[in-house]
This record gives sequence, C-alpha cells and structure tokens, in this order.
Amino acid sequence: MSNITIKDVAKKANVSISTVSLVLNGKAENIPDVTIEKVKDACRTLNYKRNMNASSLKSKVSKLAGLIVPDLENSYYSRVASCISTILYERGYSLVISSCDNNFEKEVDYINQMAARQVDALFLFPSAIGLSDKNKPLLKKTLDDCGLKIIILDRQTFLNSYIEVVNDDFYGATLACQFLVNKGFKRIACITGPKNVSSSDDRLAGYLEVVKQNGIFDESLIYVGDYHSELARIQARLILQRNDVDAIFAFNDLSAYAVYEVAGELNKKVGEDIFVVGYDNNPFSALITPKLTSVGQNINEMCQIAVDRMFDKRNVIETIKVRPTLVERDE
Amino acid sequence: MSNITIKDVAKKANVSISTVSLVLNGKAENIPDVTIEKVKDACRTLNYKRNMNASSLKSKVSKLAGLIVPDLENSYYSRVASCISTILYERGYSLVISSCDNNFEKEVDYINQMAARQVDALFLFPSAIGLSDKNKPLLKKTLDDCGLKIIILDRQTFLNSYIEVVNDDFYGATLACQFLVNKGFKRIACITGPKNVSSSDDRLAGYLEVVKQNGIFDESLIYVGDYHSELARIQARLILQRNDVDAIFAFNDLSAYAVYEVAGELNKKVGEDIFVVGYDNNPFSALITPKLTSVGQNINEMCQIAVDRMFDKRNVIETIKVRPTLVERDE
DNA sequence: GTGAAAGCGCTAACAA
DNA sequence: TTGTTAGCGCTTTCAC
Repeated sequence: MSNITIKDVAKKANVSISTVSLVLNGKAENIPDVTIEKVKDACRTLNYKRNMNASSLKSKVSKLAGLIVPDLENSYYSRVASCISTILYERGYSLVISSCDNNFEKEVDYINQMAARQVDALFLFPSAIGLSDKNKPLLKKTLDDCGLKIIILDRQTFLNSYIEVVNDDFYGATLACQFLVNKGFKRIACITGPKNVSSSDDRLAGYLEVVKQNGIFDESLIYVGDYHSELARIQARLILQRNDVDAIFAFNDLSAYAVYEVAGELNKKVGEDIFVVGYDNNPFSALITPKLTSVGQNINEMCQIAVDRMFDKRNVIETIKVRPTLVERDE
Repeated sequence: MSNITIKDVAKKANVSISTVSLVLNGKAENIPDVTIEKVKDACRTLNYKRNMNASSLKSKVSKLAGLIVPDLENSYYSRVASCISTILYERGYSLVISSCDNNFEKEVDYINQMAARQVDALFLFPSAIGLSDKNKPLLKKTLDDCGLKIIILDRQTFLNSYIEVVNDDFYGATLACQFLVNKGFKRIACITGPKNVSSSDDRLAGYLEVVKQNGIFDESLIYVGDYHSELARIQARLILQRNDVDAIFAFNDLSAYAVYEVAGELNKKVGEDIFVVGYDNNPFSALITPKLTSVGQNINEMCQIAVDRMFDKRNVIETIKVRPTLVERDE
C-alpha cells in the first residue's frame, strides 16, 4: 500500500487539496488547464494511487457492484459474470463476484457481505434452494434488510419488491417446439427439468401450448428430468427404446447431450433416427456432431437491461422478460 | 444504505464505541459475556450493518482480494475463480473478479483499479498479450508500482519478482505421451498450441522427451496448432489422411474435439482407428463419446497454494510448479 | 473492562 | 478559481 495521499499531491503541485480532488473526479470545469496539468504531473511523479475506500466512505458511492450466482463454474453464469463485468467496466465500476454453490446459508451471507462492502447495486441470480418455500421468507427478509439496490436476474421470484430481469422460458419453449413441428415431426417427446422449478414449468407450458395447438399432444411423451446427465440418460433410453418418437425437446443442453450418448449406444443416429433440440445454447453445442440446435438466452441483452436498471434513478419495480432466440445448427 | 453506525449500537447497548468495535472484531477476550451479548443484541435489533470501507480505511486491511483473468468465459478460468472464491470465503474474504478479455490496456487498468480498491492481495493470470516482449516491461512496471501483494498464476513470467504458482506443462505432456506409448502406439502425432507460448512450448518439450526416449520421434508428426478449433480441424484432417498415425496428443481439449469431428467426417472411429489424448480436462470431455482422456491441471491444488501464499507473511519470492494429473477415460 | 479521542484519505460545503 | 474545514464510520492507543 502506498501512503501517498491527495495531500502529498497537493503539496507537490502547489495547489489545495480540494483542487486535487476536483481534478481527480473530473469535476474540474472551473479549473485552468495549467493547474490540471500540474496536478496530473504530480500524481504521475509521486505514483499516486487513489484510495477508493476513503472516497466511498465520504461520498457514499463505491463504484462497486456485487454479483451473486448459484454456481460460477456453470458456463451460463460465467458468461453472465463476464458480460456484466464488461459493461460495468465502461462505467468505471468493479464487480465483486460470489458463487454461493447452491448453498442457501452462503447466499444469505454473501448478500450481507455485499451490504457491508457498500456495493452500489447487487445483481442476484437467486438459487433454486433460496426460492424454495422454506427459504424464501428469509431470503426476502435479508434482501429487504440489506438496504441495497437489488436487481434479480434469471428467475422470477414473485417477491414483487425488486426489479427483475428474467428469461421468457415459455416463449423459448414455443420457439423450440414450433421449430420441430415445422420440420414435420409429430411425435415430439420432452425431457423436462425438475418439477416446481419455474424455468422448467414455464418451458413445459410452452411445449404443451405448441403440441396441443397442433393436435399432437400425448402425455406419455413427457419425461421428467432434473437438468442433470444421469436422469437424462435414463429418460433418453426409455424414449429411444419406444421407437415411436421422432424428436426430443430437451429442456437443457446437458440433457440433450445425454440423448446423443444413449443414441450412440443404441446405434441410432442423432439427426437421422432422432432429432434433438436443446435449451441454453451451451458453447459445447457447437462442438458436438451433429451440432445441436438450441434455444439461447440473450445474455448480452439481459445484462445490458440489468445494468441500465442499476443506473436508472426512477427505480421502477417491475419484471422485464427477455426473449430468447433459437440458434439453429447442423440438424 | 443503512445509516446505523457502531455509535448507535453503543448507545443502544449502553456501552462505549470501542467495546462494540472489540466485540465486532472478535477481540473481546477481556469483555464479560453479558456485555458481548448486549452488543450482539443491539446489532440485531437495530439491524446494524458493518461498513467495511470505514473499517478498511482505518485498519489497512480490506478483507478483499482481487483476481484478474484473461477470459472469464473460458471454463478453466471460471473454475479457478470459483475455487479461489470458495477458499477465501472460509477466511471471510471477498473477491473482486475482472476479466481483461485478452486486452492488455484493460489488464493494466484493472491492476491499478485493484490497487485503488486496496485489495489485500492480487491474483493475476497474466494474458499472453501482456507477456509479449512488447508489453512485458509495462506489465512489470504496473505490477511494481501498484504496491500490492501479487501472486502470479498459471504461466511462468520470468519476472523474478513475484510469487508464481504455475502448471508443470512439461510434466503433463510426458504423462499424456507416456500413456500413449504404454498403450503400444508408435506413430504419435501432436497438435500443438501457438509457438512462443510457454504452455505449448513446454508441452512440446515433454512430448519430444518421451518420443525421443522411446525411439519413435518423427518430426513430420508435429502439427502446429493455435489452441483453436479451425486450425486444429485442418491439422487433424492432414493427420488422419496420412493413414499412418496411431494416436494424437492434442495440446488442448478443444483441438482434440476437432479430431473427433474430422474423424467423423472421414468415417474413422476415435478409440478404434485413432486414439486421442487432450490437455485441460475440460468438463465437456466427460460428455463426448468416447470420453476423452485428458491431462487435468490440479486447479484446487493450485488455488490452495496460491491462497496459502497470500497469507504467508514470509513472502518468499519463488515459482511453485503444480503437477497435473492424467484423467483416464473411455478410450 | 471500558471510554475518550485522534485520525485513516477523501469529499464537498462554504469562504475568500 | 482556489483554500479551509468538518466529518464519513471505524480502529486503536492510552487513560481511567
């Protein structure tokens, strides 16, 4: 830690402390260019480093935002983290990122930590466990008490107290399903996510909407998954062994990969014997053969909206739905 | 922002400010339990939130660490970020994570920003561009001037001024190559990374060591890649069309995936007609068929060592090499 | 064991 | 236009 302060700079440049502060904060409209230069020179020669803690203590603006995600190792969240960080960088903000690892205690802890750090806004991707009936009240209390500007992302919480920027999962599912219908498939199975998780419930609603509208609904074609590989493999095997299914709408890409795997074992060819569409647009989907068509959340758009809301002084409490896009690939 | 301060807590609990501070910092050895309880109660009822900025301004300890990576979207770095964050959480530290997106200006900027934030330590994964002959001097100057405790990760910088925790790429390559030799392969090609990037150079040295020692060296089996898919596909095609190659050591998993892809196009079967080993142990390698055997950097070990060094007051400047492991899979 | 008080580095209102 | 000054909320000696 350097101990060169604004005071040293002022002395070196032969100006007052407040002049230095003004220059440093770009509020130097009324200060002659020569003075500005003198100050900047002094900063450079002294190798002055600004102390944001002191500045934020006084000004109540930390130029720091917080991001809490359920699992940073998940590529979806790391893409989001990267995206928010990039957008904030343009505005001179840094980002504290915490991954609660789907642990509710940690989630609450991190929210409080963010408050202690005086972040100017907190972007929260609520974990599924935090949104469970059991934990939701404490989550709400923590959020209310922390006094931060909260922007909820990804999942609709129905807490009705915060700005929410969520994915339109219903719409995304209709996109995927309609795509399959347009290809002429009539026997379209799906591998869902866990029950009572809103993303999966919404995707299922979208699926039902399309199959029913097209008169090809068959309840036995709905296979409940949990977004993980093991169960998806089991369900994929059951589906493929039926021999009466044309296409599968997997509610996430990981489940779609399981279909690829099981198809290989059963000597079926994805893209010929069975057609698959995924959800999430995981980067790997472009690497497998055949490349997987997948519904892609518009991460950039979501993050951009979220950051815009962070700086929006009006602070309107509302839920904004971001529509995903179907990324068509090989098949 | 709540405006309840330590002062309010003191008043509420009928004790002095310093008593509250002592309790809050766990330095309350000489304070009776009743008093401690009174303070804690007051904090709870007032919903007091500690202001870390003020605390760190005074105490010179921010309980904040910084991490700068070249690209957070890359799963390797997001795994690292998650790992360091988890380890630091145990010690009550938060982590500011910045992704410089392989942009050197941003990298320098972020280093200075971390200094301004008074982080207690900075973990830096230097970008390739930052380590180029052109930029290295400025990188060093920035690092020296920032006055932070620096811990370089991943790549050896040869700056000789900082603690470095790097991957032993030479060793990892010998592991991969020896594995192929043990399987009885004699015609082992490789797809390297970019020239003059130390990780690739070291892996090549490891490859050469093993093939030469086993008398199966053939210069024409070395195919220069760049860690990206496009070039890897071109090289993979050339290799497979030779029809005299048993096995391929791809210097990263992405290049290995390209071999899978091209093999499919040429109607060759990975695991039968051609054997592949990768490097990086990308999570996706467990999902493709056949599952890819890959050299895995020991991320946990690397991060643990790095964090240990952060708290090591002796501050010995040295380079620690972390040995990777071969993760054997399907083939 | 507890309290008073100085001051960390900075900002901003006010004065000159 | 520039300088003086009073804190921001907290830690930490040093008295009591």
